Amino acid sequence: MRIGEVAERAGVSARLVRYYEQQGLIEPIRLANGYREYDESHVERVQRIAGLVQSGLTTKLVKQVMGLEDTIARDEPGCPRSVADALAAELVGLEAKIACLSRSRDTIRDYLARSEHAALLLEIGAEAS
Amino acid sequence: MRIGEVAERAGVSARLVRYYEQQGLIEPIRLANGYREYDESHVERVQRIAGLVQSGLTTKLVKQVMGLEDTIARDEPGCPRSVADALAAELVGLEAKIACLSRSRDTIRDYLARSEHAALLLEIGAEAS
DNA sequence: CTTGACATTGACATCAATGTCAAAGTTTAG
DNA sequence: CTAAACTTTGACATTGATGTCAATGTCAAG
Repeated sequence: MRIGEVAERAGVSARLVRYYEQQGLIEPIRLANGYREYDESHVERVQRIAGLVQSGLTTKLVKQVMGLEDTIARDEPGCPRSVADALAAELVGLEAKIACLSRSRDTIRDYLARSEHAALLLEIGAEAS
Repeated sequence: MRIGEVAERAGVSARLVRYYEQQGLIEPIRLANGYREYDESHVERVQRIAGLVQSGLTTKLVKQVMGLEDTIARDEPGCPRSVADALAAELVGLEAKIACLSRSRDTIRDYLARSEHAALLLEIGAEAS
């Protein structure tokens, strides 16, 4: 599929898809006419990138994390200590973000639950956690 | 305490503390000399604000969320349907961010666990989740 | 062939979060 | 009293993520 479709299905603008590519986060193949060609996996990937970026990771970091995923998928070997240290630091950062967001989520959920609009929680899937 | 101390203890720059104030996220009292004066609770609040901002919330959203917390703390009454809808939407957004970050966290954790630097996970507190 | 929808690249604009610098007042240590 | 360290306000710079626009090429339908 072409950029318009992948963008729409991933819920972002085509501009952003090109930007992600420019940042080295995604690599479509190029047709003879210069058009970018994507497949299903790219849609998922764009969604994932957008999600992480919206969660406060820079595209640079996203690249690292997703590079890891790819590495794992290919079951490749170890990394130098320095890289491991950086990843450990990143892990700590992620945990902090998650904790922070979780707290806000709980706050909002509690608030709605106590309000006269508690039914809203059922409409959206409110799995406890 | 003054801005320098609160900033240092919260791990951000004084500039940022002033910015948060400008965005209506925090309200120190003013001394006769014009200096801002903060207390312990402000340190916590600044940390919380910074955490949310780093997690991808805009200062505007942070304001809403923290406003809610304050409201709950004072055990105040309900809100109009429109507000509840907005909050429900925000809740969904938060869940998405959390899921996205959690996945990345797991990726990194798994990777490190399999690497020859698994010991790093013990150094940082790696609570399973 | 022509028209309309979509792509391409590249430049420029914008917005939020921050940094940085400057000029001027305040506090504190010596 | 004085110098160093801190604060204030305000302006300007920067960076990252996006939007938007323009000029041009491509493709598919009529």
